[in-house]
Amino acid sequence: MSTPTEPDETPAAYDPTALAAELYPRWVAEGLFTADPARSTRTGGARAPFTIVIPPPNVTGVLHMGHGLNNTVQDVLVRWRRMAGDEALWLPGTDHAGIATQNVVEKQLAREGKTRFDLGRDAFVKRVESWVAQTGGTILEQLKAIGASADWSRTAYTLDPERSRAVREAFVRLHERGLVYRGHRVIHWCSRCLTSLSDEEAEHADETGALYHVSYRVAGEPDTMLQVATTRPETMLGDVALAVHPDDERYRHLVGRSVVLPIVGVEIPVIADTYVDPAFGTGVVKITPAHDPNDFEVGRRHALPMPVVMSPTGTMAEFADAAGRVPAELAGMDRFAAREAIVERLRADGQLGKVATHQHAVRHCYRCETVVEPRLSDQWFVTMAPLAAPALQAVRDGTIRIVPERWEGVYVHWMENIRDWNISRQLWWGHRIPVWYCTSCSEMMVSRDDVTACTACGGGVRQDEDVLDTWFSSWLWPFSTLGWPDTPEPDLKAFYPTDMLVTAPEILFFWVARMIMAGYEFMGEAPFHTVYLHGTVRDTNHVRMQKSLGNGIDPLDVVRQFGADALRFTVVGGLGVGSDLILDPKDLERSFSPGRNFATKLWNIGRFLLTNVGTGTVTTLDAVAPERLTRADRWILARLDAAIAECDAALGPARPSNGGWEPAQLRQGMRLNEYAEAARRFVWNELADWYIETTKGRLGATVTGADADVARAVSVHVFDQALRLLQPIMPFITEALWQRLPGREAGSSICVAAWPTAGGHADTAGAREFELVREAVSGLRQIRADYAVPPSRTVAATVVPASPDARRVLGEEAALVQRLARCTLSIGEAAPEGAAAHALLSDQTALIVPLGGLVDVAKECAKLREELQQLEKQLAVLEGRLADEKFTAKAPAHIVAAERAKAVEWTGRREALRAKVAELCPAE
RNA sequence: GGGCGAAUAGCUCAGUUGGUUAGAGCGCCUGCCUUACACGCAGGAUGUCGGGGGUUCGAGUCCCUCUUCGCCCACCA
Repeated sequence: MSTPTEPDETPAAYDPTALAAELYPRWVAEGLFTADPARSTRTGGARAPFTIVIPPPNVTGVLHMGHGLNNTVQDVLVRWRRMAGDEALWLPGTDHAGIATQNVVEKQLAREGKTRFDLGRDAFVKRVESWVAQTGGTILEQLKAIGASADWSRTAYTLDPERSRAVREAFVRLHERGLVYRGHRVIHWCSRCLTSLSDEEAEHADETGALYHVSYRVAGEPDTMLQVATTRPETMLGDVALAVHPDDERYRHLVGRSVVLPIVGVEIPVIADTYVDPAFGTGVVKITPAHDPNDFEVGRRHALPMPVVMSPTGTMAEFADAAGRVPAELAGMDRFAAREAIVERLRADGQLGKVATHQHAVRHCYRCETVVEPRLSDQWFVTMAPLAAPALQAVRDGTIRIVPERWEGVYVHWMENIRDWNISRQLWWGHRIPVWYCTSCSEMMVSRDDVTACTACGGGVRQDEDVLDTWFSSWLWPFSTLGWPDTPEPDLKAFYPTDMLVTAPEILFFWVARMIMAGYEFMGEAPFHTVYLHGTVRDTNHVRMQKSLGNGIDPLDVVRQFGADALRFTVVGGLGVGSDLILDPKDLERSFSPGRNFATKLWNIGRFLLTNVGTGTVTTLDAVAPERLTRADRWILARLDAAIAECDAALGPARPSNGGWEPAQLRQGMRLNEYAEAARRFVWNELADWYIETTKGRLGATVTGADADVARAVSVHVFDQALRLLQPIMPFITEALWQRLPGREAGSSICVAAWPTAGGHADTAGAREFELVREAVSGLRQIRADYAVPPSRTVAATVVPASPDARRVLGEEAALVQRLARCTLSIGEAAPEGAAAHALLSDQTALIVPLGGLVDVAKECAKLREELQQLEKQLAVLEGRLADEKFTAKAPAHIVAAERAKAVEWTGRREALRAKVAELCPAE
């Protein structure tokens, strides 16, 4: 960070690893990522706050490509806003991930031949804590390797003391509002994780099962059987009734009678309930209230007993009301083995009817894939409908936008049909539910603070055994991380509401929707105004990348091989809004070549510029008299302004202009791939391919004089701005090069340099004139390539300009054209005798190159004839359209005018082509 | 079962409100180590925009329909 640049600092080979090792610690040490609440406009400061809270990864997790994508997107946005002058805060943290983390430690115990129950609750929790202490936070360190500019001074953890206070506060407040209740319900039970799951955690998967038809004998009528279809015969031990539709004529006479439950031998009633669909199966349903949510409702309506015939581990056993229902030979048998045994028994007893294969959706535990068992259980629930109302409204009225928009419909549908949230988990790892029960009286205490004695009778208390769903801490994340509920909390005032939330669509319901609800419930405001849902990382077979499938890509591998900048550019450049990111785990080189190639290119541009600009003082662009700018200077400055505009348009407004999104703004911005492409195109195809080539005669150690100073000023300015445009995507390489630019103040960093604004240096006339130079050079290069003229040979070319302006410009720029195209150029009035007129430039300036013996007349003629034929065809279409009154009458004037102009141009080109054919080619 | 989305060059994808002769990267072909860059330079080839209808002066873009994928939701035993 010294100035002027020392010669030995001239960058040599591109070594991304070394850059990162040097730069990242410096950024952190200088506090560039640390946000200051005092600077937020909300606390009287001068900067608009811009906040993103990280979707907290599992505390014991390791970085995968999905994280790489997710966090790159967030970092690009935050770095962009930081440069744009916002008080930018990217708040990092981790999630304690109840089931996932507990599972891992239980697996470790299993290898030691133990279960968590062998250790007991306290020892087990300590064990998990120590494992978290060992491995936890690794993932945050890994984020640093990809350049994440998070404010590490604010790192949060869902299970730390601050977040735990927030969790208790939220639970107690909901309880005070009457929105938390304890219910005896059939919930999804994972017999492997030994906990209940929310609806969202029990995922459907289509499976081929069997539909068993079982005959129940009507009591007192040995010959009358009722056939029932079931997919889970083992639950029949818990049957308490058969149900038919009240209007079903087939069975009306049996309602009120009893049937004998096979195997168990008890009599159960036949009841009528509209829940039954007479058209499905036999129209008779067995009712097992303790093991099916629908049956539970039927059981409640009919005041039926609810025997539980399965243990928490999924074996057959007698629980509440179930005495005598599980035969000794089935007791303790696994549910699926019991299914087989029961089917066999029924078959033996002649009570098994047909067995049909059956396609149905079976719910599985989202963590371990185990088939979940509906099971009657006591659980805590949150009443969601009142919370959903404002959250639904917010998306409908544009307070919150979801990008891409199509997810809004999904969100609305879920919110409209929202169900109560089962928040208790029968785990040990998590936030213990803040409810205490008196051991002597019936008092129940819900409290923010630990309770040690009964508030009613002074007796002893015991805390509820269950912990809260992990998402119960996650849904508070946007404000719990900012200090809620502790007051006064400057961060909360300065940075809440946050701005954007970047995540994958999979957790729209788990997390995003609930955060919105929590934001309104506890803060009275939406937690963010934009939800950006990016795609999923998949392999070339479009299979989701997963460690367990072996098709994953380790982002750190990519960083090691190609650098973080290459990873980031590839990811951002390849990511359409909402579309998936396809990468080939078997060919990292190819997958990441866009980023790798561009990073190398950028580095080499920097090497060239820095070497040739030299180490002396460079005047600022503002100090250069405009008339001293060459056409190339004017052109690149105009292109720079265009590139800035394109980048800004692609990134879009960072926040709604006033309160909510205007309809027109809803779909603006967040097109990171377009931003990346616009910046790349400018740097590579305009700056490197053209402008730098034009400076080669003007810059360098041996070149001095006023024009060299102009070239240096323009080069440094344009490269500086280009680096700034790319900083959010490629922070390391841009910083390394930017630091070496002449004139840098000590201690400055591109991370906090001003985001480019159009400089007003655009001179459209001069820029347009430079296009003539580009056309001439391109035309000449084409001729050279077509005739395979060796690079060593200088071609003699004649241009025939069509206008005085073109004549003037080409005359003045002849030296440049000659150098770029390796030719000697003369400007003529007409084609010289015997020349092969080859290229026709768009302004009808003809480019004529006498190639001597090199021209293959037959080949040239064939080519010209084909070109002419093509042009005539297109011209005919165009003329037909222009002759159509409907077109001229109905199409907008500017379209018609453009088409007419085109027709004139094409006609001219056709005439020129015809003339050329006539001149060059023998008659056919 | 309900809903949503996608289908554009060999591959991965752009293509904004319908309007010049549909683009990029990678790959491919030809020629180049032109002293910043072979992870490069110059030039080039490749598309009945999934099929079929329709609306329109004009459709990759809007409507209908079919086909094939993908995703989300769902208590039919």
